[in-house]
Amino acid sequence: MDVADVSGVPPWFAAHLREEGIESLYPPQADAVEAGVAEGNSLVASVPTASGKTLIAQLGMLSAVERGGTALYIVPLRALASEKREEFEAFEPYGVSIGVATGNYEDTGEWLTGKDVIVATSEKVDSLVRNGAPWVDDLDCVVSDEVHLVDDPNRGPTLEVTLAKLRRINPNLQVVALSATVGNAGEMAEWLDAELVDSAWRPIELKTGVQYGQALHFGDGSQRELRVGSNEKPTEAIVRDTLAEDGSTLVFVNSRRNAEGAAKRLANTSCDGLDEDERRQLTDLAEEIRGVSDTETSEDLAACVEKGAAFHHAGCSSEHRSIVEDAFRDRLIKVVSATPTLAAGVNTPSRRVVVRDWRRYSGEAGGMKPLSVLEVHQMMGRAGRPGRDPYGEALLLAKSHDELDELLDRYVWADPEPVESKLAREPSMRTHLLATVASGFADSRAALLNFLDRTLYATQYRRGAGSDDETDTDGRRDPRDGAARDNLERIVDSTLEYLDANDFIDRDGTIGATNLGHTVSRLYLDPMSAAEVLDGLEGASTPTAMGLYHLVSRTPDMYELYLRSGDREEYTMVAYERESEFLGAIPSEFEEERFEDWLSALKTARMLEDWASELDEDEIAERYGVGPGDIRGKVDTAEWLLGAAESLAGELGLECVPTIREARQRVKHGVGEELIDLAGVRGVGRKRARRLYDAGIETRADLREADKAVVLGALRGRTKTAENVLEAAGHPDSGMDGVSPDATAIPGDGERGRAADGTGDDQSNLGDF
DNA sequence: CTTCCCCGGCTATAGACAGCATGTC
DNA sequence: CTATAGCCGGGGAAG
Repeated sequence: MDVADVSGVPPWFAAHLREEGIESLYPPQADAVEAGVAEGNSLVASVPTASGKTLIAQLGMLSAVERGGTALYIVPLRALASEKREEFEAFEPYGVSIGVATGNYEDTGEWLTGKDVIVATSEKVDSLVRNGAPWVDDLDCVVSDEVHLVDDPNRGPTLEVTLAKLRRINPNLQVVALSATVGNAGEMAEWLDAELVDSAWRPIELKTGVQYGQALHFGDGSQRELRVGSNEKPTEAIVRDTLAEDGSTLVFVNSRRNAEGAAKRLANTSCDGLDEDERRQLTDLAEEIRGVSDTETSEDLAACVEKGAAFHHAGCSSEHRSIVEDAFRDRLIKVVSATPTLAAGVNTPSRRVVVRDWRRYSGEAGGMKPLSVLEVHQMMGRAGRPGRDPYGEALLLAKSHDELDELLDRYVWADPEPVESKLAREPSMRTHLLATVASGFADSRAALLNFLDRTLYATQYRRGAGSDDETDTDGRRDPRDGAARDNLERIVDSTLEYLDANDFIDRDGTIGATNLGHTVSRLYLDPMSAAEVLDGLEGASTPTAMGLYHLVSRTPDMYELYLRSGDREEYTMVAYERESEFLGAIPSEFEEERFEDWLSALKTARMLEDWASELDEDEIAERYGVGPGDIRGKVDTAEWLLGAAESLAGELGLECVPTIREARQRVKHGVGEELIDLAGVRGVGRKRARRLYDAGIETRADLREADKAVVLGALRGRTKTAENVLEAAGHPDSGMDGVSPDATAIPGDGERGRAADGTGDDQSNLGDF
């Protein structure tokens, strides 16, 4: 089908696509048009990665815009939000305005009003619905990207409920759900009252297979030889082999340590074929990586990158990750070993993909658990760069003949599992029932159950226990589906009980949220977190920072640090030493599990305390065995939760509000109490604030009236920086012409860390990304 | 006596959204 | 219930 033959989309669209080199639609795209995406019909597109899903979404969104409507594009990750924004900004010259909403990224609800296309994470959309953002009532088209993630136990229910709410608010809403190939696309379509495009078609052929010994066994029955040297690991042989064809390799492994280890080893393979120019660029890149952070992780990554390899996992900072992603996409980096971060994240196609580990440790299962077919297919789907490679290759590795057969059966020839709603679980019910009541979607038990009827869970229980003929789509419940529905009702009842007991809802006659409940819902807190915080704050007039850090760290909204061997003893001691600081009782040591959790929270809290005591990033990383990305993540979450705690305390008129605020400021900037004022100045972070303070400039007011020579000295002679800082502080004359640094103000360089090397990056960049 | 290598035993284990109010080098 | 890589220390063989 030719792009010009699509009716409903703006007239410029076909020409625009042609400029991009797109003449005709891919088969699944043509199917989507047949199904009426461009005419406002809802659609579930279950197609492989890189087979043109985005264009299907654009057909829906732009035709909605053409009809004078607005569209919302829901993504699962912040990083994808910016990727999509960049893609859609290509439409701005044609008068289509784009807005983005994620937790950290610009834009208030108001600001988005009037945008034609809005990109947001599912949680942000949920939050905006809860807060009554005006444009939410006025949507014509919603795209849900990676909709198979409704299967995720933590975040899936949010997506499910959010889609249900949006459809309820906008009865004629067009839903375009983009999914990986899953086992039950039809069921998803049934849930969303949508047409279905279910296709395995790919623009680039994907050959999947298993390496065993000296051979690659492909799923189509073909074989190829792979020479594996005697001292060589299979992954190295594959990377070498791919490199010989000038291709890149993406290796998926099951732990961070393995990712780093593999990258280190593979660097010796990847550095072989580098030319002069590449070496130079890689050296620059390595320098850039070292500039991001001063940690061991950062140094290790830089060392790999110099040789054309890299690792990628959540312990890397977001800057590290995007540097690696970009350089890999530009084919400068030849091989990346990654944890699943890269499978679901931004687009990083590769000539070859190796799924090295197909089992992953799981605490709950008590051992190694095989990855799901869907997950492995998602990883393998990264193989083949559109427009670059004739085909992509994805390989699993077998160590025995039996394993070869097993892998072919289990993954290569297998269909992905069906996606299954995880809505009927306590933690998500807690959050979503409160939000549903608080934002007025339901005011009774019956209304809640009625609302939940719009979810995938309802579709599945309705069908699940029912007859197999799948014709029961008229909404009437099959009497035989009792078990699942009873289960749902039971969870709804116990959750309402919980919310009532904690004073978040009122059940006199109708069900409504209390003021407290409204606040909790608005703050986007798990009600259990709110209850924990309120409980801890009660009666604590002047809690210590540690007390507050621990309080928010033991909340279910904080992902705790892992206790390693030896930690148990160490933190048990800390617990007794600082007993008086903790808010609420310390669980008994005999309550194994609770005590363990409490200690993990203590470890997290102590990391936050170290951060807020200006301990260097590299020392924190070493002391807690984490990477810069983890530090950043914990600090971020703590800042959010302390903000929420502050709001809750304010709501109840508690006197500890200023104490919480101070703790939050300290975590936010990573500074001691005395630096909070200075660190609030734009351009001044934890490092500079300390230097200025040591030079005698202790407050923002001091800075405003400071001797320029002293400021320049404290900022180690960086003229431009000093000017910016003075200007931000409101100094009457920030010009540094002719000023020379005051020698007594120059900070002693006796501290640890790399010497100033002229890159000027002496701030721990917390404000980024 | 020192150095190197191999082996057994032990340890540790993926990811990442959100409030609010403005801005890092 | 399940695995595996990296690291450490001990012991044996080689130098």
